[in-house]
Amino acid sequence: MRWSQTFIPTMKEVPSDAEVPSHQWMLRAGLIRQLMAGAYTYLPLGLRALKKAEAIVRAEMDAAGGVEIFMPALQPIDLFERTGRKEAFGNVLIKFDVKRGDRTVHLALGPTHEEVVTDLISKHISSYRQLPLTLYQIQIKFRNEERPRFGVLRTSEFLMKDAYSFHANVESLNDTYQKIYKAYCRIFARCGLDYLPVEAESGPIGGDASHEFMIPANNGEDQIVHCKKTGYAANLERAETGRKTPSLEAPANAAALTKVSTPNVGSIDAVCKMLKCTPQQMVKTLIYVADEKPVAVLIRGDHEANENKVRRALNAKTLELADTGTIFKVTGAPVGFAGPVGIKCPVIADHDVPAIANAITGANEADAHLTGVNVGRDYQLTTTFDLRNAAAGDPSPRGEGTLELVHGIEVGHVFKLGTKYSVSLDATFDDENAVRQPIIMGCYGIGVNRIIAGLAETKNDANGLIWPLSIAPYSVILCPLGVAEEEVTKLTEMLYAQLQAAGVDVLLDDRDQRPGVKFKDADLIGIPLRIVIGGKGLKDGVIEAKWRWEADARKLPVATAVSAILELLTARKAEEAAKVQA
RNA sequence: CGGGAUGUAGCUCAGCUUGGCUAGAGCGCCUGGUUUGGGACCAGGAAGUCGCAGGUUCAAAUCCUGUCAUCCCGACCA
Repeated sequence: MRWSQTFIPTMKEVPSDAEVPSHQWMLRAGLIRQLMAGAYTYLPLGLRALKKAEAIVRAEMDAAGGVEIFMPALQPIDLFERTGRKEAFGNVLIKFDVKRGDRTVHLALGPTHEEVVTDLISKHISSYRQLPLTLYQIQIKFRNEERPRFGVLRTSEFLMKDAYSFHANVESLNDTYQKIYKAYCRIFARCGLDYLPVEAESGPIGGDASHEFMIPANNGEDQIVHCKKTGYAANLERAETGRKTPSLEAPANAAALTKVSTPNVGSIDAVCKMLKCTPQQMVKTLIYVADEKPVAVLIRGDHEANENKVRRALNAKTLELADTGTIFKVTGAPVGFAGPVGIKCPVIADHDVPAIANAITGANEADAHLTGVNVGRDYQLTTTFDLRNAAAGDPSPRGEGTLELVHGIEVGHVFKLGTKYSVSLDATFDDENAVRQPIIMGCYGIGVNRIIAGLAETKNDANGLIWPLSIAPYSVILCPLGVAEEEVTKLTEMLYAQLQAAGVDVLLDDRDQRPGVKFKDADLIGIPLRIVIGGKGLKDGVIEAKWRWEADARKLPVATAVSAILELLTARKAEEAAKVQA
């Protein structure tokens, strides 16, 4: 492609409403333009990169046994009512009515396709002999994001590869899950991403295992807990800590239990201010209702309760914060004055709570707190649990090493769904004994736009983007210096034709621009291999080849330039491929 | 949905506090010339409903009210 004949609007300055690097670079390099919040046009360079990512995803999904289909973005709302997800999605689901004759049809734009694919399968799979089956598609998804942000990292419509697997038994599901997990590793490695698979919370939709594929990046929306020593990685909701139950005896030098008046001071911050203490000295007493029974959960004042952990510790199906009536019933006080001493419900505590000597808690009495509260004397615990979000510095659950917190961009998710959708949409099969069973499902998503944005976010330098060869919109950029000189033009055209004939994606910067402009733009758009054809080199019979990530160019004799360029590309491809595990 | 910020030329921004000439600059763009190995220089030129609507005023980019849009923090995110 000739630069003058395509559309690459590069920008010298940073657009004022782009904050994160990926957004800034993608705009400046002419990959995308914004239409409105959360909706972007892909320009030629951006689209080419996106298509390359899409091709890698497709190739690896095919290799993993997936079969590609294409489902409608337009979906009947009825399907979401049957699975209860009209409610669950709420405002995120884009719904609208259309008139057809005298009828009104209720539609939604697909935020994902579990319903559609399960409906499809329910009509055509009836025997275990037809299973397993893995279907996938690459489709635009629509979600009414409450707050689109970070350029193309969080948008209201996005390109997603979503796959769904169908099984007669859990072993088969596990087998496919592993295959796709490995395919994902290959996909992200081939795309040149530094990725991290992390254990993820399977959430209330059911299922027993889930991994997210994250790109560590400062601007990532997700928090990942990672232990470099043991390799443990999990998202914040899921991450366990290696903390253990401490001594549950009162310390020897325990201070006296004292009631202090704290009128209208119900929050941790306010109490700290009034009593001149730190949140670390306080015990937060949260009243939950677990399976309809009240329970008090003790957490150190500066920590956050993790409701999934609380629910698991209690072995409860449902868990929600108690209403004020329940709180008054068990504490005898309004919200903000609960404490473990004398409370009228079961109490569970996080590991860090008993270690607080002379703690400060609510007094279970309006406008009063207790100081000098100590476990074993003022309240009793038989054990403690991991009930809070992991924090940097916690011991790893794998027995050695220390946890650190990093931010990440979620690019992929694999998930064992179980039978949630097959049950609600009646997708069943006959097993070997002619017994009807719900089909067991898995689902697997990849945000294709996020592959591109993730690369833009993490692979750049002060001058612009640095694409891996596998995703780069063009592999080679030809920069003739002095397009008016016949010798330069002739050689350039020859290289252009021969490289194209050899199947190389070549961009020819045929603009009549000064060298500085061409170099700056070439760096900005991040094409891996830059070939400079200029009078300086031609005098010595050479052209110059420079990788985007290298400082210095190598000289190639004109006579063998084409084969030398092809060799460079081949060698680089092999280098990139070596990073992908078989 | 709560909190904060911004809207002036294609891009980045000044002007607004304290209303007052024809609304400015840099980059980009067009014309001509000189240049040509890391975003050149000279001369000339085109380009703006000052987000939109209403109000105050002799007079509004500037003050007031409303509204729309975008960005950031938080809540939310199968």
